[in-house]
Amino acid sequence: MTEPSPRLTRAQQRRQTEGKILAAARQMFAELGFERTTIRAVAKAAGVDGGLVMHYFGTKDELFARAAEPSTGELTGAAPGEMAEALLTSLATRLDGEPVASLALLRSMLTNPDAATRYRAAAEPQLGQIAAGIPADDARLRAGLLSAIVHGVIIERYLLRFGSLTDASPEEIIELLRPCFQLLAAEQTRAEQHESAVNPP
Amino acid sequence: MTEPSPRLTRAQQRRQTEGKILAAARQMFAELGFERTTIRAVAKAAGVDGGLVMHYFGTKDELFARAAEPSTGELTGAAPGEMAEALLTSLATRLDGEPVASLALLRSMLTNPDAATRYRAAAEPQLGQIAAGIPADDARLRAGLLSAIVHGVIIERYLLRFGSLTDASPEEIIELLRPCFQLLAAEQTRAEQHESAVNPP
DNA sequence: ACGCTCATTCTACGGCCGTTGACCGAGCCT
DNA sequence: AGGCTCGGTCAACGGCCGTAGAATGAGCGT
Repeated sequence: MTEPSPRLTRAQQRRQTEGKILAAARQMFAELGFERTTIRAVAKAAGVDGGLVMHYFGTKDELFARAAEPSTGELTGAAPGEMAEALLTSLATRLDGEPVASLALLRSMLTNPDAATRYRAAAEPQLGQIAAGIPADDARLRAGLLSAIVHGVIIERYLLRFGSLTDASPEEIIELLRPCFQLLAAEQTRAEQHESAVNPP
Repeated sequence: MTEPSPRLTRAQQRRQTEGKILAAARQMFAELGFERTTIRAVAKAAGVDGGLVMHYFGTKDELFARAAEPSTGELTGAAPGEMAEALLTSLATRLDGEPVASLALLRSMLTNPDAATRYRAAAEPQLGQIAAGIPADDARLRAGLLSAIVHGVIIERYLLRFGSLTDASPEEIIELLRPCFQLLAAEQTRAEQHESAVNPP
C-alpha cells in the first residue's frame, strides 16, 4: 500500500511549508509587532517545529524581512493634475481588505530599527514619485504630508481601530479626503490656498 | 565635618530620584518603545539600581503608565468656525519641541495593548470635543480624519524621521495643512466639497 | 539617644527567547 | 538498490528579562 508517486514532491512540500510559515509570521507580525511575536509561536501556528523556522530562514530578522516584503505599489507616471486621484485610488484599494503584509511592516516599524529602515527604503522612491507629480517648489514637503495622511488613516483604522474610522466605508473616507489631496497636490501658492480656503466662493 | 542639615530631606530625595527615573523611562520608551526598554537600562540611565525602580513603581506596566501620562491637550470649547484653527495651533505647539512623554505613548501604542488602551482613552474625549465643534452630520468621521492627519504628521516627523517632514519648519507644515483642516472642519455637504475642489474658481 | 522608617543596593530565581546541533526518516539520483 | 540529500523534530544552552526578598545604612520622630 505504498504510494507509487507521493502527493507532493519534496520541493513542493518545502515551498508549501515555507508558505505556511510565512503566512503565520505575517499574521503575527501584523497583530503583535516584531518584538512580541515569537519564533516558537509562529512555528506552532504553522504546525511545525521552531527549529525548522530557523533552518529555513536562519534568523528572526530574516524571517521578518521575508514576511514583510513590501508589496510594490503602483503610482508610476501620473500626470501632474492626476496625482491626487492616483493617490486616492491607491488609498481606496488599501482601505478595503488591507493586505496583512503591509500591516506587519507598519506595526513593527516604530519599534524595530530594521523594520523602520526597510519601510523608509520602500517609501522613499514612492515619495519621489509623488513629489515628481506635484508642480510646486515645495513638492517634497507636500508629498511627505500626503504620505503622512495616508499612513495616519491606515494606522488609525486598522492598527488602533478608532471607531469613527473603522466604521466608515472607504468611499466616505475617500470623498472627505479628496479635496484635501487635490489642494496638496495642486499647483498653488500658499497665499492662493489660504485665500480660496478662507473665502470660499 | 558632618552636615548639620542635609542638602536634601528624605522626601525631597525621593521625589528627585523618582523624577530621574521617570525622565529616563520617558526617554527610553519614546526612543525604543515598550518592549525594547528594560527596567535595568532605565535604572542605569537614572543612575540607580534596578530593584529601586520596582520598589517605587511595582511593575513595568505601572512605570510606563506613570511615564506616559497623557499631557492633557486643551481644545475646550472652540466655536464651530474656529475648530480648524484651534487644531492647527495645537499641532503647531506639538511640532516644535514635541514633549517626549507624548512620543513614548505614540511609539508604544502599536505594540503594547495597554498603551493602545491608554491612548484610546486619552484620545476619545478629544475626538468628541473635535466632533462637537464640527457642524456636519458626519462630524465624528471628520474628527477621526483630522486626528489621523495630526498623528500621521507627528509620527512621520518624530518617530520615522522622514526627511521631507523633519526638515520643514512647523510654519510651512501648518500653512499647507490649514486649507485641509478648514475643509474638514467646515460645514459643507460632500457634493459641495467635491464641486468646489474639482472646479476651482 | 534609641528605634523605626525608608531609600537604596545586592543577589538570586524562574521563565521565556533566539539560536544551535545532533538526530531521524523519507525522497531522489545513479 | 544503496547512499546522499534534505525536510523535519528534539533537546539543550546561554542570555536577558521581570520580579522578589533579604540586607544595609542613613534620616527622622520621640
